[in-house]
Amino acid sequence: MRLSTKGRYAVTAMLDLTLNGSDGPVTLAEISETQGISLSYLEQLFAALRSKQLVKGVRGPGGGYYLGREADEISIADIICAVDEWVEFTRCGGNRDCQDGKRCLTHNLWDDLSNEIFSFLQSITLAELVERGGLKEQGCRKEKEKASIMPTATADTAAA
Amino acid sequence: MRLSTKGRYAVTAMLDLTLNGSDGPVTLAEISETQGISLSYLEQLFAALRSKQLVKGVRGPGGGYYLGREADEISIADIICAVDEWVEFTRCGGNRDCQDGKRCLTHNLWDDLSNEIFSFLQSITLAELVERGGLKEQGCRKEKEKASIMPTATADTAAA
DNA sequence: TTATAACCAAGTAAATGACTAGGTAATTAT
DNA sequence: ATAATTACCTAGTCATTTACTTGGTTATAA
Repeated sequence: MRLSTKGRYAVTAMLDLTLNGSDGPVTLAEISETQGISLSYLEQLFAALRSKQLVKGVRGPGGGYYLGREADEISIADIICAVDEWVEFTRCGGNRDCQDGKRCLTHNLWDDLSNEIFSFLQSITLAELVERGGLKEQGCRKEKEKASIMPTATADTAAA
Repeated sequence: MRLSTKGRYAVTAMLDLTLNGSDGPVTLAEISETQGISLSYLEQLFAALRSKQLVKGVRGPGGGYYLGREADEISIADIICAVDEWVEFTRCGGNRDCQDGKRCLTHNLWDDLSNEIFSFLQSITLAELVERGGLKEQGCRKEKEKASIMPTATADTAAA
């Protein structure tokens, strides 16, 4: 699993589509301006998203992009995998150079964790994200409320 | 949040420490050979881990590395943040260039998601990972069992 | 028929990833 | 004391990835 700023760009753009796609298609130019992402970079990202049927393009004036399916049918994992490519690491060949099982053991553990992260991201849809996070505290609250949400310093969550 | 192969290297190495640190410190040379990671690269990663007190170095012959605290006190998020640096994106300044609240809205949504991923990774400790994943199916199973778990090629899971 | 948009290809500067080379410093064994 | 072993440190390198630019082509609505 890879999760970089590229994936964030894609998710952000898809969120934009979700929020603004109800009244006609959204142009990349709009997303570019609103989200502060280069137009051509967006085109590249959307080429990947389109190839996975996550968005639908409409050409010509008045055109733009729609979501490829309903917002509750698109998971965050779908989006990230489309642009970031799910890198298949470890896997040490299954048999070759398995150092006393030690290497494979840790690799298996990482695989397990990796799978958990994946299914976690797969369990969150665009629709859900918009429902719980966005609409209640809309707009641009100054700054202080958000700081309390950040988990940076907290050490409370311990339940698996 | 960034989650790359660099973070995987760090987690893998820390897992190695967890599994083998009970009888004396583990040398980077051992980890390098067992896990197939360059020694100098490990040194760089461990410099970061050490600065965050996640590992303790012991110099001289017979030296090596211990975990900095108990395995159930070290979360995956701790490790990844140490080496990958938690990049604080979005946040659009709180006030400036807030495009009708649109940009901030999507950024808030991403922040929420980012926080969830973080607290998810913070909820998993090294000790937990070893307990559930590793010990039951130890060693290097040939290959087929693992394939069924991997979500790479499947397109079935769509339910949230 | 013209403007608007999606589409496409190639190249680029900067950052990152993973590694190499060549050290110094502390500690144990001889 | 001396030598071996290990952590620890700095700098540099090459390939890949990021994010972007330039310069197109197609399709479609006005």
